[in-house]
Amino acid sequence: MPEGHTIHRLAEDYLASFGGRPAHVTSPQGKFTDAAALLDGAELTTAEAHGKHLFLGFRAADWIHIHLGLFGKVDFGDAPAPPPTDTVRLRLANNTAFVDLRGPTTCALIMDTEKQAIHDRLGPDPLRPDADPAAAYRRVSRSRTTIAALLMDQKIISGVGNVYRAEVLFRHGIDPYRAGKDLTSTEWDAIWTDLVELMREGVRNNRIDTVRPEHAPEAMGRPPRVDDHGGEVYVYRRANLPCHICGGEIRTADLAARNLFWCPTCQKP
DNA sequence: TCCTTATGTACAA
DNA sequence: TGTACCTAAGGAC
Repeated sequence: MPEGHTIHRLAEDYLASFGGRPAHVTSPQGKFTDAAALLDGAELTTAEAHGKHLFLGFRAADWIHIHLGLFGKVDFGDAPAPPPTDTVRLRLANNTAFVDLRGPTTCALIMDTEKQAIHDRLGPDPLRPDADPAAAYRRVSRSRTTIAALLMDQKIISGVGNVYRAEVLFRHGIDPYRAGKDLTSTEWDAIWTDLVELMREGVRNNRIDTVRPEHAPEAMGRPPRVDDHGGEVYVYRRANLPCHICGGEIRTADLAARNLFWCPTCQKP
């Protein structure tokens, strides 16, 4: 259940457990069997993320392209690997560790040119050093689409998902329904800078926390959040609960088939 | 045991 | 805009 921070963390974790050593590659589920056989015994040489896309590099120009979609999950464990369940699309195993991939939208063997085509259609990723926030702002500032929809558009900015979208708009007091063209470059720069910090922390902690220290549960005298998502947030999945800052009710609505959450008081039009 | 839900995307109409 | 796809957990019954 991934936004960009999850994928960048996975790239680090795959490399830490499997980098520089031959991997036993299998597809117990059977949907990746032929490619797994081609890669079996090869060395994982690099791992890289762009937005929500993960690339595992083998040999010179072979890549496993993984996209988790909404349901995909990756589980690491210590060797010896237990018998895989029948939903394991991809398993890597060596003498010390194994990792199972389940339920991805994409798991495909690709070459350099196909990988490049994916990079080319993705917008700048706040977690990548090569990212150019100005390129994203050029598109945002010309669009009549809402900023809430633009932040989810991977061609414009990659890696942001439904949680970071809701939270970063709250943190900057921006109404999610404002048109992109009405955002100033100052506002965009602030959003971008904030996303870089929030998502880096997300990679470190492997979860999304967005609540500033002064609004944290301890500081406000309220209990920590109990939610399977885990992190401390202002608005995501807090519909009808009181806003941590103004006490008003958090609202929710459908926007492009996703749940949007915001505080109408703190995020004025 | 069934139903709903979820941090996503692609494609058809 | 609607629908299909991939999986697992939690809640309702």
